[in-house]
This record gives sequence, structure tokens and C-alpha cells, in this order.
Amino acid sequence: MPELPEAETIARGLAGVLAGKTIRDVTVLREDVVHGSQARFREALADRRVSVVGRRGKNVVLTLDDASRVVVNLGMTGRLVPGPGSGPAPGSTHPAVLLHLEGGGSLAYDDVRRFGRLRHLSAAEWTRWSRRLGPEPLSRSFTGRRLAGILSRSRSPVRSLLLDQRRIAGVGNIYAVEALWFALIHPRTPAAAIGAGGVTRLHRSLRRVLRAAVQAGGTTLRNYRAPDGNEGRFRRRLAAYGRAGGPCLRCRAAIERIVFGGRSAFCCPRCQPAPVPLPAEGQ
DNA sequence: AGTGTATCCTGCAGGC
DNA sequence: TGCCTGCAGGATACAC
Repeated sequence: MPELPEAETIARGLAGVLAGKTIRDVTVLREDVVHGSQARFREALADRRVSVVGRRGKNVVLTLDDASRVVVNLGMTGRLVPGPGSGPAPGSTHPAVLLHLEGGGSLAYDDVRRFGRLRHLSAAEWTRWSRRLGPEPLSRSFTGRRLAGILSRSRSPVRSLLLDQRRIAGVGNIYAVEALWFALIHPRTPAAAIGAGGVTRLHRSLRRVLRAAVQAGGTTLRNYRAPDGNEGRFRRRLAAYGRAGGPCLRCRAAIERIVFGGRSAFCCPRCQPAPVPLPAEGQ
């Protein structure tokens, strides 16, 4: 599932084939993945040159020559697949939107489950939209102190807070779970209850995990692929995510799977002690 | 402000 | 073999 490292890998891979190219036309094959009116979406993109291919949080962002943006939220299964011809590339199994590029090439937005969304934002809309997202965890300004401030204002479980894009941008379930394992913090710990030492460890582990995953080209669990078709190599380096029943790489205790907030978390019962004792049954 | 639940959608795994 | 059921989950809406 595309999180920050996957979006970063996609943006980097795409920059080579897309930056400087002009979008000739747009074909919307699946209306529901385009935010707002598809006629306006087409109009806004047609004959515009892509000046920058970047990323904000988990979103791939195309900056157009009028300073407007195409924001691609990849959802669960969204992919951006470049192709040599005007139709979708052979690798695109579920094309939803096609950008026809100058020189005959194309870029397909492909999404099996169609949880992803494409939206066009004017320069002003983009500024407002981006402001609603939290800080970039790999930016210079994301300091330990900044994280401490974010954590201190919330009593929600730290894993839920890490997933909230309005507070920190780009972290999804995989990297939240990994960072918490490295930081020796139970995913359910109330954010504000994490002490200074825990905050420092979490800050360090978040950035380390995200950076290492970017270097590995992301994590492929199922269908994530970089634009060149390669799988992300971070999967085999996952310490906790998806390893329920397997030995903790620190202490050999069996990794546990817990569910809250509607999604799975994985943690070591010994290294990441639960914040509150289980309530006694009965009475 | 916080938590929980349903919704979107389809592929895949497990049960029989 | 094949059908059925349930599960996966990022963002969002909504109830409490």
C-alpha cells in the first residue's frame, strides 16, 4: 500500500519520463476516481506542460506550467504506469485514467479497487489543500521537539495519531507499526503519555524507517510497483508488520497482532509493553 | 476531542 | 473444481 516511501519512489521514477512533457489529452475511463467534474479535469490538464513531479505525504503531485497541481492519491492499489503508446501500457490491468503525452507516450492511472483519487487544484487551492496536511516527517523542520508538540496534544493511541495525515503527512500503517517497534512503544500508548525518551526514540525511528524504505524503493506487499515495474525491496526488512506469530528480532518473543481503529497493528508483547493492564473480567 | 463503525471496491484465501 | 464468505484497508462521513 503506497505510503510516503512508495509515493517518493513513484515520483522519482516518473520524473524522468514526465517532467517537461506536455499532456495532450485526458481519457477518463473510470469516472469515480476523478474528483469533481471530469470535463473540468480534462480541460485543466489538456495542453499543459508538467514542470515538476513531486510528492506531498502519500500523494504524487504533478505541478503544471500554470502552477496548478494534479494530486494523485493512490489509495490502496493505485499505480501510475507509463507506456510507449497512446493506450494503457500492457502492465496496466485496471486503467482508470489515461494521460496522452506529446510524442505519443501515455501515463495510465491504474487502480484495481479504485480507492485512489485524482484531483486538479489551482495554485491557490493547492496551497490550502497542502496546509491541511501535517509536516513532512523527512523534512529538516520535523524535529524531535515538533513531534513532541504533536504527541503532547493528543490522548489518542500513538498509532492512530501517526496515521492521521493532518498531523504528520505520509505515514501509513506499515511504517507506523515498524517505527513503534523500533522505538519500543506499544501502538496503543496514549500519545501524550509517551515520555521524553520515547519521543526521541520515535522521532529517530520514524525517520530511519522512512529513509531506509525510500532507499529500498518502498515495500511491495501485493501489487505495488515502481514505475519501472520493480518491486519495493523493503518487505524482507519488515521487523513487525505482518509477522504475527514470528519471533521478535530483538527478544524472540512471538509478535502479536492486535486490532484497533479498524486496522491491524503488530507488536512485541515483551519489548513494547501495553500501556494499561487488561481490565479484569467479570464484575 | 475522542472513538467506533460503515462506506467505497475487488482479489484472494479459506472452508466445505 | 467451484462457489461462498470474509478479509484487507486509506480516506471520509457520521453517530455517540
